[in-house]
Amino acid sequence: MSHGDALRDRIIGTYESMPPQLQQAARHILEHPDEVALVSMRELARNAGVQPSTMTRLAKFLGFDGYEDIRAHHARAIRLRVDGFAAQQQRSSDSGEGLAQQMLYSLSAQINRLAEPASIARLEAAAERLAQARRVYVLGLRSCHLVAWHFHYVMRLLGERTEHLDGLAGTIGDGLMRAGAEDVLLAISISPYARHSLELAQLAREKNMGVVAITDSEVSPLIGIADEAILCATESPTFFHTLSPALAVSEVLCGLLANRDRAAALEALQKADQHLQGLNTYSGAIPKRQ
Amino acid sequence: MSHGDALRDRIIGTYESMPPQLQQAARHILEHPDEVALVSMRELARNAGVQPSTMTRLAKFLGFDGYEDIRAHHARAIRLRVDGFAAQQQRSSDSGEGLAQQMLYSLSAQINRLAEPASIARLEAAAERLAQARRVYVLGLRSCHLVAWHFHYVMRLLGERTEHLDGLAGTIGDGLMRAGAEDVLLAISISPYARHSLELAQLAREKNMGVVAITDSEVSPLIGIADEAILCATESPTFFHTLSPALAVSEVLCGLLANRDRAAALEALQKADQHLQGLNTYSGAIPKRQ
DNA sequence: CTCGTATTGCAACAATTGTTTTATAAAGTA
DNA sequence: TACTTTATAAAACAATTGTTGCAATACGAG
Repeated sequence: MSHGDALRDRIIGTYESMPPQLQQAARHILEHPDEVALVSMRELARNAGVQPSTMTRLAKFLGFDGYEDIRAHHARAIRLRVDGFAAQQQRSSDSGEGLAQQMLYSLSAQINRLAEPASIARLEAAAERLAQARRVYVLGLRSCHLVAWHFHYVMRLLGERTEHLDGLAGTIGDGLMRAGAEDVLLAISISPYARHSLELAQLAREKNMGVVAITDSEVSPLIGIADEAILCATESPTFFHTLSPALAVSEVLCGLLANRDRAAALEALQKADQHLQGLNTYSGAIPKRQ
Repeated sequence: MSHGDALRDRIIGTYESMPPQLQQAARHILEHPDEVALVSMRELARNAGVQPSTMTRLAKFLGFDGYEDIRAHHARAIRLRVDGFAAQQQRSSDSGEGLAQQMLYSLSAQINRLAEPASIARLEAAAERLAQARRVYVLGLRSCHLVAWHFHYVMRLLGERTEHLDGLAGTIGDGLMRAGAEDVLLAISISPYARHSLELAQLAREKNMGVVAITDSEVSPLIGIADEAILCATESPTFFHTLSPALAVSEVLCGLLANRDRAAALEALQKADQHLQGLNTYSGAIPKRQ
């Protein structure tokens, strides 16, 4: 029960009742579990000092259809170790899980991966760069609009430093008219990259503005332009890309920025609250209809 | 980059000068480094959406003899990671983790919790209700705007059944003018609940429309109104609420809806793709400025 | 437009894969 | 001892692998 590894336990449990050659093969697998997924069966057999057929026989002895099941098991172990955290979840009935479950597990893992040190460092560097800017122009087109909107909405609650290039009525980029070297463009774009986004980012660069990017790959066109870039996963078991990790990035950036001066943030939020309350914006229950 | 990964840097460095197919292959390898050693080249190519020969060509482009060199490199990376496991052990325990890490761990857990059976059941019920509607009106104000926008954006790629009540220029609710009992309102609202959202939901109810809600609590005012409701966490270690779980819910709903008729979805997406391509919407690299 | 080049998809290729079969050897039983 | 059962090795097998050559296509320079 030490590893929660069913196959491993099965091998150990039945080891005594195996013929000598199977024992030798089984022992080798126990002692080099990672090799199983990394080399061919024939090579593994050679390293174990047994015949290739012995590996197949071992698989059948353990109740599998063939060697492929053993390899798949060890490959999965490696992949899980990469996620590190996915081990927390009992992915019990494997392929039996529905699409919804699959999507949510995947999302959870993708966001968890954003917490890796390398990623955290990038987040903090980006926050630093944004904090220093006089103004922050936020750009996110098409699917990325929601991320840009979120960032702008939250930062507006904190102050006036942010401007959203939403491109309403074809005004995209008008906001950059008075932008300069002291300002920063926060550009959000994932594959397929909206041409306008790239053009505007390039324009910002030419104006000597700072550029911070939220994008999806080390080879995204934004990487070459940006001073700081944050990478987020976008893959999904559906037809679409996922934007949840990108939104999480935006939320973290907002959190980090607000955290730099907690007192000021708190005050700004109270002011915003007061304002909205004056407008009777919120309600705790279904209002009576007039 | 501090990865100390020569091959990775090589790919990134030469990426720009690769032909499109090679880029696609290279990109897939960058984003799924572990898969390289765990699956066959043909399968990797399939997952990357390229021909098998492209992988060989990529290897030669990078100066190797063949694909085997690429695989060997990634296999070595995995083996190293297994050994150097102890060195990486620095996680958790130290409660000194920064705000960013805290936020991301929390988010990951919140989304993971959405995958619980009770939650999944609600998601599927909601998707079912939405699928049956003649039209779906999407409503999300203030912070929830991004979720509504996402749902509408994605569903619009699939068809014309969705309408977004964005309230631009004070037109909130105008869209419901011709809505009736065969239609459904998808209302997204979290505490503090926007008064307008609740009013509109109530109006929809009075018009005998169906109501599906994405909200944050069993005691949300929307619960009494909605036929189906999905609950998502919103707590965050920051000053703000988080919307990532709500966005995840929207993504799952879109995924489930698209999944009901995969063929139709695929066709619709291809049509959308074609349309956007005709408009030259996307670009793979920084366009030359005129 | 036309040509020359570069890129791509396709199909054939030998090599290698995991498996199965067959024959031999060993071990156990009466 | 002879005979059955079990375990192993070797060889044959179809399937799949990574690679290559070639024809079709897209692309850019003139």
